[in-house]
Amino acid sequence: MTIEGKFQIGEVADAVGLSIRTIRHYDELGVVEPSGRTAGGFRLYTDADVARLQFVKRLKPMQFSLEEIHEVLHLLDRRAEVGLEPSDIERLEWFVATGQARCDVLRTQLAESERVVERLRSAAAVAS
Amino acid sequence: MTIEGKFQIGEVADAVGLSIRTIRHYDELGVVEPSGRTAGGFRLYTDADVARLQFVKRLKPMQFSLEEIHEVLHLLDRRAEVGLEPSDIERLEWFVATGQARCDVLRTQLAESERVVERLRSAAAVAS
DNA sequence: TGAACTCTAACGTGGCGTTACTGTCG
DNA sequence: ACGACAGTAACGCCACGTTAGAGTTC
Repeated sequence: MTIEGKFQIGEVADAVGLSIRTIRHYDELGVVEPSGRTAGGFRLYTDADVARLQFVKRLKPMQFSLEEIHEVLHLLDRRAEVGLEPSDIERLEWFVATGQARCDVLRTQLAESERVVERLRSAAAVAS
Repeated sequence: MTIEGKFQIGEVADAVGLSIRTIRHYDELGVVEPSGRTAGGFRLYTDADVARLQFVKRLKPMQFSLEEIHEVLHLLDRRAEVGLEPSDIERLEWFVATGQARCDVLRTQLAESERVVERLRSAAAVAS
């Protein structure tokens, strides 16, 4: 890190496991913007920014679009700042329900994938 | 079904759970081609074709590209027809190893997704 | 005959990967 | 000062979604 708990994009990419391009893309869309920049224009990320990126990374496997993920982050921010209105809570509950459904899909896909791998394994084994 | 065990694309789409567009796309790429056509040009799929489509659908969650999936189908076909050469077996083993790794990723993603859903659930609950 | 289904062709989209070239940091 | 790292801009790519308009099937 360069200055007082600020990380530049390469370190963040290694830490979180996202490509530099991806992190820049999230900035362009406003999903996760760096808290600051150096005088020369280098992006500077705080620990909180890194946590946001990690959160985005974990929402991706559930098939949420970046726009939806952006919305979730907004909702959580607003909850901490001014509190949630009924419509916000409804929206959050939609995310919970949808997320649950996507987890079920993931479970099914995992089970099927394991069976497919077994099938491929036996195809490779019997033939040798 | 129209004629003797031949299905047209809409029925296949419903049965397999893929969109008509997706099935046509697989045809365009040569990944799964229909066994026949009507005189007017309608695609006709056999049970074997449907099974191939189902197989493709199950390989997708493992992040294989359509080109790679195409290759797997070719390998399994060749195994049944003329048998596999050593290089084919090596390639199949790569698919097995990679598939295994992708299963591990899926397992991790599932666990993380469940934790994320819990976090969202409590955010929606405490606020209400 | 007509309603439902299918066809091809072609452009649009999301989420980045990949140059290409310039500028910044330690 | 120099090598590693970062910046923007813009085009490329995959796997389809989405019209649009014409033809086919039962």
